[in-house]
This record gives sequence, structure tokens and C-alpha cells, in this order.
Amino acid sequence: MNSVRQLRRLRRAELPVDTVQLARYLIGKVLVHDLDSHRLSGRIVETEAYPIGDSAGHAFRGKTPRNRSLFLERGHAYVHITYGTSFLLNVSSEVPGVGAGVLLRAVEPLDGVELMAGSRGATRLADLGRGPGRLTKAMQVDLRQDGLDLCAAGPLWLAASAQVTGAIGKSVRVGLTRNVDRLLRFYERDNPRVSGPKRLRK
DNA sequence: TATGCGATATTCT
DNA sequence: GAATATCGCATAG
Repeated sequence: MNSVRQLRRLRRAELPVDTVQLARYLIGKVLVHDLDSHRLSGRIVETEAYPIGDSAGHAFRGKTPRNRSLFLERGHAYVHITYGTSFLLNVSSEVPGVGAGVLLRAVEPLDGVELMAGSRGATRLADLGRGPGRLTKAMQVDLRQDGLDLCAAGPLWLAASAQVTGAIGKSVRVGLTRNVDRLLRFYERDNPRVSGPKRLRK
């Protein structure tokens, strides 16, 4: 049943060249990770933009060994560790040499739900991909995926879904201390798979 | 429901 | 030494 899901690989030319537009564009798209014998996929329901010159963004102070993937052409994966414990997945969003990206904060699991649940222990099913750290754990994304081209014929890629996307809401970003006032978080409204407090899901 | 804390890689002061 | 784009568990109300 899952194998008949209609997924169409996104071409780089389809991705907006602007970070904020890309963040909004990715809502309702699908993240796919092809493993040896299984497919993991999830519908993206929450993102945050970290545009050029954003003091809350990792690229703000220039290129380092950790954040170099943010400076790749749009559509590449930037994976990093935060708080020493959680992996976070971003999509680079500008032209080569410019550091900016879109953080993927939540997915609604589609293919491979049993596998995700298995690797997640007793976590509630509804929380599998709810939150940036949980998203990477469910999708089995870690530092090995850092720098991958999500628009190439690789194991990790972006797809368009036949499913209709609901109304898109906009809010402040979550968990920041700098540049907190800008409305750079996008999410599908009233979707319970979106992370954060309830007031930030409406 | 809300708040606090430990784990701990990388960068900055 | 301190801060950070987090999570999961503990405890309290």
C-alpha cells in the first residue's frame, strides 16, 4: 500500500532561490530516505528560515568546518549536532558561497512508520517526527548525510506529494535568544504533528 | 500542564 | 568557562 504512494522527485530548478520562500515552499513536500531494503518518508509540516545576515543562524559568523554545508548551492543537506545530543537537518537555500538554510522541524511519517517506531522505543506514535531532533532520529539522518545533494540521485531526497496542503501559518521561531521577533517559522495549521506549544500551531 | 535538569559537540568569550 | 536552532525524564501543582 505504501509503495503506491505518488512521489515526484523535486528538481533544483523548482526550489525558490530565497530562504524565506523556500521555507514556506517546503511545507507539504516530502522528505524521503531510501535505506537498503526499506523506504522512510515523511510529509514536512513545520520549517524555520535562517536567512542571510540572521544573527540566530549558524552561518552568521562565517564558514567553519561544522557549518560549511550551509554554503552549498540550494537543496543540499546541512546536518549538525545541538546540545551535544540531537541531530538537526537543514536544507541549504541560497547560491553557492552564501550561507543560509531552512531547518526542518517536524514531519508527518508516511512510509516506514514501523521502522521509525522500532528505533524510537516507547515514544508515542504521534510524536515520531514532531520536533527537529526527533525528525532526524525517525528518518535515520545523522552526520553521514551532511552535505548530501537532496536534488541528486541519492538516498536522501525531496519530493512533491499528491496530497493537498492545508492552510499555512506563520509565527516566531522556537528556542532562540537572538533575533527572536521575526516571523520565520512556517507550519501547516492545526496539524497535531507540528511541534511547540498549541498557540503556535493555530 | 508546567518547569527544571542532565547529557554533551562545537563555537565563542 | 558559557552558550546553544533539543529531548526525555522527573517532579510539582
